[in-house]
Formats: sequence, structure tokens, C-alpha cells
Amino acid sequence: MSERALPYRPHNHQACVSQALSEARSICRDQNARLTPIRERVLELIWQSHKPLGAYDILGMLGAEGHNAAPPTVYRALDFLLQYGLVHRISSLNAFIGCAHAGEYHREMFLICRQCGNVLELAAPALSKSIESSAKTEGFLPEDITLEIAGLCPRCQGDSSHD
Amino acid sequence: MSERALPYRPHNHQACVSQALSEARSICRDQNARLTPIRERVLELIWQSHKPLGAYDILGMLGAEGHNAAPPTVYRALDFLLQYGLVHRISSLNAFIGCAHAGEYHREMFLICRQCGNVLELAAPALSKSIESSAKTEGFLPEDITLEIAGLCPRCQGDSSHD
DNA sequence: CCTGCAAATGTTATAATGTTTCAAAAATTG
DNA sequence: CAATTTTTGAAACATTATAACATTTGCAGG
Repeated sequence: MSERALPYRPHNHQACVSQALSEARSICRDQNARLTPIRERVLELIWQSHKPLGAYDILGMLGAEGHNAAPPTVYRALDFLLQYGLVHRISSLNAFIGCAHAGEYHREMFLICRQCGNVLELAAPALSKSIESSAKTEGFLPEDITLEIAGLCPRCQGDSSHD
Repeated sequence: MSERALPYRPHNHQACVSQALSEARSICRDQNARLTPIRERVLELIWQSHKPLGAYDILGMLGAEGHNAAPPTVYRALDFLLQYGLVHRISSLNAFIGCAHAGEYHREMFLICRQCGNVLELAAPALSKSIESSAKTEGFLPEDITLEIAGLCPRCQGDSSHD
């Protein structure tokens, strides 16, 4: 995959969203999954925000653009996107974020800035391996690993006001 | 600290609860924190279950024993217990569990069996260190680390019915 | 084409989880 | 014991998520 901008660094965000959508379309095509207009729109909204978005945030945005949806519509779209690895759910925030590594096998690991709210998805296969092996040492068979690290991102350290 | 039984192994559960309560009392005494009757009762209920308990489960149990509490009562007790490290919150379950290492500095890491629901708190300082250093490699300052590993515990592997 | 099935969406209601606010009671301090 | 702080009670409300059932859409086989 091509290099990807960090959320807390300036970058061409529209291009970043487009790329994510185009990858998503390709992933769905390959798996005969239907990326319907609603699903695609939800994915786009999530990517546009680049910060975790709650289901009801999405619901509000859809409402604002005239699509008066009910909660199940959004949750169903999110379930679909989760199922195909296009978004992740961040339990500690009850929110959703675009997957930066869609299509690649990986464990979910997030760096969540408590100041600016940005989230970086960490790709660290070696770390995943140590986590798995720690579990196995206890005789435990790990299936779903979620690591959520809250703290301060580079930009927010020693600095007190970023959105 | 003395050795502690694994939740999925037979053990004298009442003794295990008593020990946890007695440790909790001692920790609170040392810090001039008031382990009031409600707080202690909530902690006891959580330990007795030995599986993660939702706030409304606790509320129901209190109700069943005649203490007709409202949600804030439970959430306040939980906040207190969290603050003093006597319980942990498991985000992926919206539930709470007794801390097996109260009083010791540690990161929170859980092995959650999807079959029997038991949760083991993993103490693996070396793993904590690697997680921290992975975050720091990205320039991120880690504060709160939560690792939740869902899968199958030893007892539930190759076996299909445990509570 | 069109018919019938499966997948997706719409709609209403409701469940589950968590918080705000203000008042009363209990404990602690001086 | 009076003043203050902490804790608890109680009611209402906010947020997050799901259940249940009706309707529509897309698509495969006749």
C-alpha cells in the first residue's frame, strides 16, 4: 500500500478520503459485497471526519443532508463496514473510525489523543505477535485483540490547544 | 502478594472474595479513602461474580436484596472503586471486574473468554513495556493502556459447554 | 419479461447504558 | 456544636444500541 498521511499532520484530506473509498470499492468488488450508496456514504462521512465518529453523529449528518435515517440504518451500514474490515469500532469511545489498513491482515491497535481527539491506527506486527504469545503463555487462544492507548499525540504534547 | 487462583480453575471462591475485600479495606485505609457500605457491597458483588458485571446487573442485585438504588448510586460506587484501582472497566463488554492486582502499579490487560465469560487479568510487565515503547516510537505519550483479548480460555478449548 | 427469492432498507418502538441536577443526610473539621 | 465537605437519594434525562416487522430493491431462473 502507498504511504498514508498521519491524521495530525497536514495532508490533502480529500485525496486521502478518495483513496480510502476507492480501496473500499475494490475490496467489496473482490468479495462480491455490495457497497450500496448508504454504506458508501457512511464510510465517506467517517473518513471525512478523520476522528472517531459516533453512530448518532453519523445519523445527524445524514439527517442534515436530507436523508432522514433511523438508527438501524446507520448501525446496519456500520456492521457491514466492520464485517469487511473497512472501519473499526473503538470501544473506549463508542465510536467508529476508518481502517487505515483495509484489506491487510492486522490486529487493531489505536493511539487515541485525549486532547485533540485524533486517532492513529498503529501497525506493529511484532507487537501483535508479543500480545498473542502472552495470551498463549496462559493457555489462552486469542481471537480478537483490541488495544486502545489513550494519551497525547506528538502535536499536543507541550501545547495546549488543538482541535 | 500471595498467589491467586485462576477464575476458571476450582478454588475456594468465598476465601478469594474475602481476601480481595480485606486488601481493599487496607488500601483505602492507607489512602484515607472511605470504603462506605455501598461501595464495599458493590465491590463484593463484583468479586462474587468473578465474571464481568454490568452496572445494571449490580443495580438489580442491590434491588433484589432490598436496597432500592438508582443508577447514579452504582455508577458513583464504581467510579470510586475505579479511582482506587479496586476494579477495572472492560470497555468491550461495558462491564466491571475486580482488580486482581490492586495496589500494585500495572497496566490493564484482560483475557476474555467468549465461551464461558470468565476474564483473567494478565500481568505481563514486559508486554506493557513493549506496548509503551511502540507508542513512543510514534511520538505518542501513552497514559492509559487498555488491552482486551477475546478468545477461548484453556477450559473452553476443544470443549463446548461451560457456564 | 416477470416471477419469486434473498438481500437491503424503512419504520416504530424499545432496551441497555450512562449522566445531570438538585435535595437530603452523614461524616469530618474546627 | 456549628460549619463544611463528602456521600447518598431521587427524578429526570441523554446516549448508545437492538428488536420486530413491513417494504423495497436487486437479481436468478423460468
